[in-house]
Amino acid sequence: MYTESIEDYLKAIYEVQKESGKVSTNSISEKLNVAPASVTSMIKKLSEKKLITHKRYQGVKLTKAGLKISLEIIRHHRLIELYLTEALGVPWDQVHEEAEKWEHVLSEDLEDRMDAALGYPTRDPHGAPIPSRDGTIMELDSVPLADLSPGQSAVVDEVSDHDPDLLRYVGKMGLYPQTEFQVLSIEPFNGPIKIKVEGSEHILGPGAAEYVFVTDIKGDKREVSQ
Amino acid sequence: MYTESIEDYLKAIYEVQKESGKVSTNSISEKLNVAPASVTSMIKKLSEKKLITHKRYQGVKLTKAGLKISLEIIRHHRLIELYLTEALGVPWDQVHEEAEKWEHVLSEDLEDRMDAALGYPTRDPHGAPIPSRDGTIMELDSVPLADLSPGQSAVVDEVSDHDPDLLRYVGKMGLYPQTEFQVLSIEPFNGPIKIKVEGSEHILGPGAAEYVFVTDIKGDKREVSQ
DNA sequence: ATATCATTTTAGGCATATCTAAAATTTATA
DNA sequence: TATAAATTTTAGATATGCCTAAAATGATAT
Repeated sequence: MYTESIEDYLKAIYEVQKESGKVSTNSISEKLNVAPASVTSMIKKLSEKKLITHKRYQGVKLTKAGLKISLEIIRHHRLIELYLTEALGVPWDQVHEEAEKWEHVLSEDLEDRMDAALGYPTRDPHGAPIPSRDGTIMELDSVPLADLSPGQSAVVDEVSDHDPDLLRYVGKMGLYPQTEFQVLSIEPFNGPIKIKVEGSEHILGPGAAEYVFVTDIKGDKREVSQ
Repeated sequence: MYTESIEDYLKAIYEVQKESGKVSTNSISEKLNVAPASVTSMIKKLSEKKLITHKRYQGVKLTKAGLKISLEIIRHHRLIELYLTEALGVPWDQVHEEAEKWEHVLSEDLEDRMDAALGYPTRDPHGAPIPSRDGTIMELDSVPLADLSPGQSAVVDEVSDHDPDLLRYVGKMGLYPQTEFQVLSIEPFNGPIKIKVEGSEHILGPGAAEYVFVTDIKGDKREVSQ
């Protein structure tokens, strides 16, 4: 139906929108690793196809049609990721790359079969919600682990899949979705965070803690000691 | 590594070579549904990359390097076909189309995982041999069912996957690979062939019988009655 | 308010892979 | 063997999607 490139742009626009609200030419350029000028010309094409709206020098926004396609691709991506971990044991830091290519050529029939084989799941291996076939998606209200205070405990909701190294790092300490943990201490000046996961203690770099999103927070909120 | 288009050409060249010996510009053009002029320019490119050899106005031939890539893609294709039937129950007439797209983006790691999950298989759902990882392929010596004589029995070795309608037609009478059957009669002038498969009789059109390949032929060879 | 800086767009090119039409060459036929 | 037919190649064009460099526009700071 649409080219792989168009699908990638729509997906990128959705993701940038979710991460930072506004969708600028540059943000798309960075997300997709293409020159800003290339983004401008693709924006023109997507506008003509009524998949996005655009005002010169201001951002872009997905139309209803554009959002639908975007969520279809994200559904493919996340179903594939989950299928690969569940059915073929692919580690969670490798499934993104595989899905990135496969998502564009997955038939609706195969999508349905995978969905059924997995028992109609709602989350991918990183905890991200899988959009439904009809184009709706569950919004998460989780917050970065970095926002917690010492003494609080919480449950991992989602881990960003943008960097395989991060996933391996976080996976080593068992911080998978649905896992409960406790914050023991946070060093000042954005220092490392000491956490307890399933009985054992770990140190989490503050960079990583920005990309681990948590929910079900319990315990008092205190200020970080300065 | 190589473009999807290059992979498609190499695969097509391998298949034409196997089906008819000589590989002409036109035969590739027909196999891939592109204009002959397009084939000529791709032939130039493949020659420069030393994937084929070519003499103007005569055919082309895969080099060792070209053959290797070709067999890699065919291995992907056939492993995918088998995986889809075995693991997800995709009917044998639909797997070809799915594999045709997926084969180009399958990672080596996933290829290995599917191979292991399937128990290192040697045949795809249509009976075609799956090339090994190191680039060797089992050659079949089966003959078209159309060449049999009344009274003979044989075992289905392979069914061409080029036409989903053919696969459904042949599947309806149970003529899957490894299935034994008996030829009851053959009408003259390339007429229909009456066969017995697992106790029930079926009529097979001569067009279809060209694309069902059989082995283990038993019984006397007689001329077709005129 | 204006100069500077950042962002976005325009202009012009390039690579890939396709096409049609016409020319070159080979093969088949009268 | 000469001519017709089929095959293959060349020439030139098109669409997609990317690039760099330069111009236009918008945002920021003095």
